[in-house]
Amino acid sequence: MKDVARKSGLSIATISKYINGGNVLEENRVVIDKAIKELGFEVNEIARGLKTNKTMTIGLLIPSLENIFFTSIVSNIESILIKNGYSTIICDYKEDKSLEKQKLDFLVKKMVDGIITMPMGCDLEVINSVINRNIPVVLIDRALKGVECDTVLVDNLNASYNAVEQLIILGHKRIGIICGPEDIYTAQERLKGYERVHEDYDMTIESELIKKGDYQVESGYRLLLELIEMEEPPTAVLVTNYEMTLGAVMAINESDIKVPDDISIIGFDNLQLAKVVKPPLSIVIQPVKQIGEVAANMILRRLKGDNSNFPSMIRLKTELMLKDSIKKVEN
Amino acid sequence: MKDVARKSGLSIATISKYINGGNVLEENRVVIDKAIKELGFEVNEIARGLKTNKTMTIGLLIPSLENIFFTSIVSNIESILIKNGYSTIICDYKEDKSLEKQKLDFLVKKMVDGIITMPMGCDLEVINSVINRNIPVVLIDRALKGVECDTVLVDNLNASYNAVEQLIILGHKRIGIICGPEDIYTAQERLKGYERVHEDYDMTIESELIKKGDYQVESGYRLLLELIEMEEPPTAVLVTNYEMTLGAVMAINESDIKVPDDISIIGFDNLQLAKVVKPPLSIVIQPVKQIGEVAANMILRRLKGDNSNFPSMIRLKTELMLKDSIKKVEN
DNA sequence: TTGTAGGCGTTATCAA
DNA sequence: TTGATAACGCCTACAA
Repeated sequence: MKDVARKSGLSIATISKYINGGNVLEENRVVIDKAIKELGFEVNEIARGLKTNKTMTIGLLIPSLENIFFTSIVSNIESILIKNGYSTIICDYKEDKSLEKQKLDFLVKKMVDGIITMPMGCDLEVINSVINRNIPVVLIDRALKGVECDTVLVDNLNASYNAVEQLIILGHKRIGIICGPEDIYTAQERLKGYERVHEDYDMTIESELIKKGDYQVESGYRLLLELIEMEEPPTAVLVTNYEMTLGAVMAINESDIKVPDDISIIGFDNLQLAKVVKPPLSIVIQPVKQIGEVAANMILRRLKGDNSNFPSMIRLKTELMLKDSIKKVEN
Repeated sequence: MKDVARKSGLSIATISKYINGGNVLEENRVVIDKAIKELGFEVNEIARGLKTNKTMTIGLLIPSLENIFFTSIVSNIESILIKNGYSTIICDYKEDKSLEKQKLDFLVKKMVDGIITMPMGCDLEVINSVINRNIPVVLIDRALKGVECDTVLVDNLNASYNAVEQLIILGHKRIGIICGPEDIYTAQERLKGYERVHEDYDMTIESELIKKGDYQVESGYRLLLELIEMEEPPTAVLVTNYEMTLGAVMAINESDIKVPDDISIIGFDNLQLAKVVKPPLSIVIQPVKQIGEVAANMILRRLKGDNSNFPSMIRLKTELMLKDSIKKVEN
């Protein structure tokens, strides 16, 4: 900038002002533009950050970088933020609570202007300490009780409710579910949906039809086998995330069981998977793109100082795509 | 820091020196430590960066955040770098060459201390301009001719060579391959391995057995179907990345074809997938973890000013895991 | 060992 | 509209 000032015969202050959208005489504008171009000048964001106390950087924290559902969301968020001049520091905490805390501290230390995170749980203190520093935080996918901040969720409860309801409508009486870990928010909600629809239709829940997995491929595989090997196996199953759906499909493929004749199945998340499987898989589709959009725009709003209806909790609807993997039950 | 100075009755310079490992009197050390602790002082990396011209940030650029192979590598790199005090700015370019250039510029503008990238190709200029600014660059997964910089590769050629060789040893004469896009470095190499082993074993290559996919699930699915629907189908197939392997497995599952009786198959990349499939899938395993480690350590070395054997090209070996998905051909 | 002073590249205030 | 000047928080000669 000093060079630009010298070359254009103006002061540093004037250059700075012009760069930040201030007015200069038309003739000066021309000179400055010329100098900037010839010198290839670009503002030093570091120095600017020192002065403005803004880094134009948003921290993104997810449970794992090795899960496509998470990284897809991150990808969308990043696209939007970068268009608005923000860069991102993306971290994962490898599904480890203590690492989650560390990474959060790390982001704070990096002076990020805001944080979007998928929390694993419990540690309200850490998140609250971030919020108390006046750093805008947006929670996605998982809510946290006892924390006052904006949250973008998927309506997990109704997602599984609707899926199971469809099965019920088709006449299924014994419906299995492969759940995620009990301490994960989304897993709790999805199970709740399963339970509630049973209540609403006045059906008793057989606890042996509820299988608790860990959101990983193997558990989907193993638990689906467990279900079909039961004395009285379910006639339909809901698998509640992508990885486990993948495992479940594999399990079915290698058994003698036919979908949907022997068992109806509804999976989760991955449209691509659903298309490649035969028969095409019915799935619950989460609005991955929308989650990212809403979260990114939310934090952009807060960053601009717009604190209207804070804290806001947005619940996005899932879509239920029904294909040939489910079928009416024959009596 | 000013506060720490005041509280401890010493000068800012002394505090700074102490923080950066300088010597102070034992009694002062105690006072300073106490002040730091009580004030919860942490150095402002931004301000420090302004002075030192270092941001302690490494840029990571990958083709897509929605591909688990890429993000796994990134995850490993990030773990190592963060342990060494570096943070990362992770970007993807959504497999788009013009975006790749933009993101690279973006990282430079963010004053990253170094860049690790998986280049898509062609644009030597951009990368060279980065290198010319004396920013250490490490290329991973894909090499770039005409660029002088450290590169961490997988020995793709021998990966497919060895896989196909095993099939040949088992007596297969007609071996199909499902390749990736022609303009992707790894795809070229993997095809070369296929071709070379044919030459070495004096086998002619039937061009109709070479299917060009796009590294996406659908193409694996479609092309495998094409292969088995040929008049004279291959007795074995090599599928050259994870996504396409997934597709291929799905295709096989829904056809009447039995593995390995009707066709032998070797896939790529995903150990988990291989385990879940029945019969267990033979696969080429890329050293995902190692790639990240080597790349991270490489750039850390350069960052320390160690320029020994620059530019170095490291080629990591893949592992061939043979399972029941391949079988001796019966004559 | 400690402190003074200048500077890193910006922005912001206040006169001119 | 422009410019001199101080300040952001830190580092680094150099002097004490």
